[in-house]
Amino acid sequence: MAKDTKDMILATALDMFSQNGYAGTNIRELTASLGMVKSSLYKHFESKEAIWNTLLDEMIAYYHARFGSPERLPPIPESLDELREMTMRMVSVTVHDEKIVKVRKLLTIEQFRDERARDLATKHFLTGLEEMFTRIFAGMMDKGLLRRDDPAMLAFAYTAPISALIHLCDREPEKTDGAMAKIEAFVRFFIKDNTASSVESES
Amino acid sequence: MAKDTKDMILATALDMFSQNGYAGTNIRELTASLGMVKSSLYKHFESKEAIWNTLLDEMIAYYHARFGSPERLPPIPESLDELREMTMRMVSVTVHDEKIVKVRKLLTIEQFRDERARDLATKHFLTGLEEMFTRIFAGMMDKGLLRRDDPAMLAFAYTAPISALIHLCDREPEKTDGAMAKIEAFVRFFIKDNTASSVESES
DNA sequence: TTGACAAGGGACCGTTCGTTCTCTATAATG
DNA sequence: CATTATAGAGAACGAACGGTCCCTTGTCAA
Repeated sequence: MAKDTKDMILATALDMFSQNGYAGTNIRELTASLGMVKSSLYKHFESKEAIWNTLLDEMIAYYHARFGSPERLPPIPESLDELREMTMRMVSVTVHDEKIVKVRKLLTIEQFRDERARDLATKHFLTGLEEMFTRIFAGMMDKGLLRRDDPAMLAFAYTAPISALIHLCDREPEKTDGAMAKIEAFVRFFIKDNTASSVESES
Repeated sequence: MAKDTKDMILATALDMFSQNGYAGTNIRELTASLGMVKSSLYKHFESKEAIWNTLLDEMIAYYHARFGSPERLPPIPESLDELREMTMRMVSVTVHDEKIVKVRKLLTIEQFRDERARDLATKHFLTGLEEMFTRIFAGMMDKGLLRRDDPAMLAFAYTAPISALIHLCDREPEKTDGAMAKIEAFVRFFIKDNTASSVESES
């Protein structure tokens, strides 16, 4: 019982914080949308800030559980088609999963105000994807699927444009289909220029 | 006199809004940091929201004056070195100019709450740079400086990673030097793979 | 010198904020 | 059955919010 209510409060808080920010959200609205009265909330959290901190704790814990350990990495693709399919699958999940979208929006909004949000934002938006694809690309180079080059730079050049379009989807959801198509086009463009067979200009 | 005060109010509002957001900023603090009392502010603006709208108007007007017309475009570089130098100059300005940084942070924070901020954010962070470099790259292809390819896709692949690092500078200013170095490395990486001389895999 | 007006100061207004208090209903525990 | 802990309801709190009112000051034109 208590756990359910607490989780529902957190879910609603994530919803409202990600739309209007921490300062722009008030306890009355939050509890009202759960059908309770504001005083009841304080049976579960000692303050508004405690809700925020718990939410951040969960987001950080989730991130580390999901992306923190190397063994949680997806398998190295066996072909360039597989790389494209895996990429599109990952993007589709991250763009369509409501909770993940809200987490990104929340980090975007609060990154300048809260240090922990700031750090998590950099991981979410930049270094996390980069490190992941650095390992993937290094593995694909070993297999001869990609031309030899700095895998970290290649991963950065690959993930940053995709990340930019994911942000576009968060900002303008009606453009999601167009953005997904553009991501796929970009992936094909990227693969075309980095296949191992097109190695001619190497020293 | 009146104009000065109004401008100072707007400057302070930009400063506070970009740090704590619209909802997280209050009139008392804003006016106090200008050494005036809050009631005086209402001689210049009729409400807090009017300040916000004026700020947005100015940002939109500035953007269109600066990037809206094609003739305001920088000249097409005559060499790849020139492209790199021009890029680094542009990035350096955009990252070190305090006002521009604040505008970006403000758009980042408020993009989900205000439709006009949302639209301007997409232009600032994505389509603006993309269109600009589409024209530049098309011109460079005509001059034989870049290998023939879809200039829009190339521009997207070029500007999105740079934009991602600019956002990193906004979020973690202490990483600015590292980010600038990474941008330069990326530009060199990008140029290396897209020079006209390395055209071998074309059909 | 006077009148008009823009601009700032200070007290104050009603509202909303996060939070606390007290009370009741419920359900599990001995 | 009595007891105790839990969760919600409802009223109320002080503080902070955006905004208004009225008064004073400085400036410029007639």
